[in-house]
Amino acid sequence: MSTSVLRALKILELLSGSDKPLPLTRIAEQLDIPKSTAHAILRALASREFLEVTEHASYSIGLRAFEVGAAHLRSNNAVDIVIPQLAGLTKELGITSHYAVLDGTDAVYLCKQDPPGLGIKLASSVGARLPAVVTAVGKAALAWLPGNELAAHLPSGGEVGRDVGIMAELAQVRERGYSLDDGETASGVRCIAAPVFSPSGGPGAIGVSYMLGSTLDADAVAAHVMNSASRLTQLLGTLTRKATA
Amino acid sequence: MSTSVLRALKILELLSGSDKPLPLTRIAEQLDIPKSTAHAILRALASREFLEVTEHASYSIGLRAFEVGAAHLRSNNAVDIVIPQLAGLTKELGITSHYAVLDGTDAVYLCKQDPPGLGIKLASSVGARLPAVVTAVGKAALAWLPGNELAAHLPSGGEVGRDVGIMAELAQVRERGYSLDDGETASGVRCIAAPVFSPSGGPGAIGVSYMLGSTLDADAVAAHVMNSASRLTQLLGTLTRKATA
DNA sequence: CTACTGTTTCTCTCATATCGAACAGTGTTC
DNA sequence: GAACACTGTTCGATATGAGAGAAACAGTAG
Repeated sequence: MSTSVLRALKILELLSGSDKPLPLTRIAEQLDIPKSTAHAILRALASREFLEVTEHASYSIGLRAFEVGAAHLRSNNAVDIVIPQLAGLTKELGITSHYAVLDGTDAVYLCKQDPPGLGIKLASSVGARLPAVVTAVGKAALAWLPGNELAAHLPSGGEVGRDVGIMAELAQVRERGYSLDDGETASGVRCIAAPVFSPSGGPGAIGVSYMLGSTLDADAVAAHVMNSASRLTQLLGTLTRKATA
Repeated sequence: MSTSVLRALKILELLSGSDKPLPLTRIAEQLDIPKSTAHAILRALASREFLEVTEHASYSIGLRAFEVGAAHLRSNNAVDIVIPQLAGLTKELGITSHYAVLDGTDAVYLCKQDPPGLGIKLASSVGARLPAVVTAVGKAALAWLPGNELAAHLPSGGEVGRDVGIMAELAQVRERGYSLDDGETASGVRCIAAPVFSPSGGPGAIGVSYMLGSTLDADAVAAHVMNSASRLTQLLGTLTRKATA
């Protein structure tokens, strides 16, 4: 059913995961699509500017795809509330903050706020997808999930062996109120996150990142993050109460 | 050729332009697609999370579409250079700055920087598409286009009558080095923009926005913007020189 | 309860997208 | 400089997916 549409989407996903533009042949072999079929789909995608054709007939994600994707943030009414909160966190602490939601076993970063000081910004993490269990925001979102939903968001799918360590860590996160990531994702950078409960959207979390060896006190930072997260949950609650009223 | 793929893309475009989620019937009639076919395509899009299904079986842009769209910024190496420059502008002037590129007759906003002070952020303009001739960034990008390319980026497509006023304004923009928008797009807000020339990417511009009636002097602001824009052009030049070397 | 709007699922027919193979550019290698 | 390997493109025959209508189903309003 609807194979060509699914193939077009797979092409978009493949190209979004690749940091370099890919030529037709590479795309066709990666996805097991005959070259001629891939060619037709690529032409359709490029004609609508969902793909861009680079100098050497390679394809990368186009402007229209960006435009369409940006509409997701607009439709997600939560983000409008989240951004000011992140800005507040970043201003108070002087470090980068971000907001992510859970999608299957991954955490997807929706938005972030950088401190004004930094000369060179890191590669923008917005739109990044990482396994939830290796990120602070992911663990924060996982920790407060009801037990019956949790399995669906763990990579092992409920296997006992691998999950034991994770379950223990999530229990610890629940106990102290925030999650920690000491260089698991990017070595040398610590992330601290706390959960955000949105009645309408899925489970999510906000977090901050800073270099290990900074003078910042982890407990103090965590207090700020937890404070912001709980206020955010509160705001999101009133938001939906208005929408449903 | 490839109708179902094109239809899927049109559905995405339609939903990205709508601020509310749309039900199947509305989508089908808007795009002249038989309901049963639309249903199949929507299922395919939703199964890959390019669309989200809301409470009342309505569809809106999904998380995966956002993720894919964000990849466009990552592939656009210009943005990494632009963001710090915008941050500098916003810090110096204390007002919102943004970067947009020309796409056909429209200007599409790629990124922006908000000043830290503002309590409530305006609806994020990132991903917005506006007619180039009614925006400061659009006019700045248009003004320095070679004559033979300009027609393709004007809505009237080269008709003399309507273009006369625009051509005069673009000449004025070229003369003083920056473009101005006094409430044309949003009443009460002035935008000032200057062109950015990227050897690899298309024509673009950076600009700033602030409320009319502010104490800021337009000439002083324009000087900052033009300064940033020319430095940006310089940086982008060295960037591609490295890439091709 | 009934009428109505909208969604979902069938079915069947016919158009059409898919596929493999052959063609045509481009740069590389010996 | 010629043959080669690598691309992207084109072109028909076939199978697959799209089109159209009807009908079952759910929710809402009269």
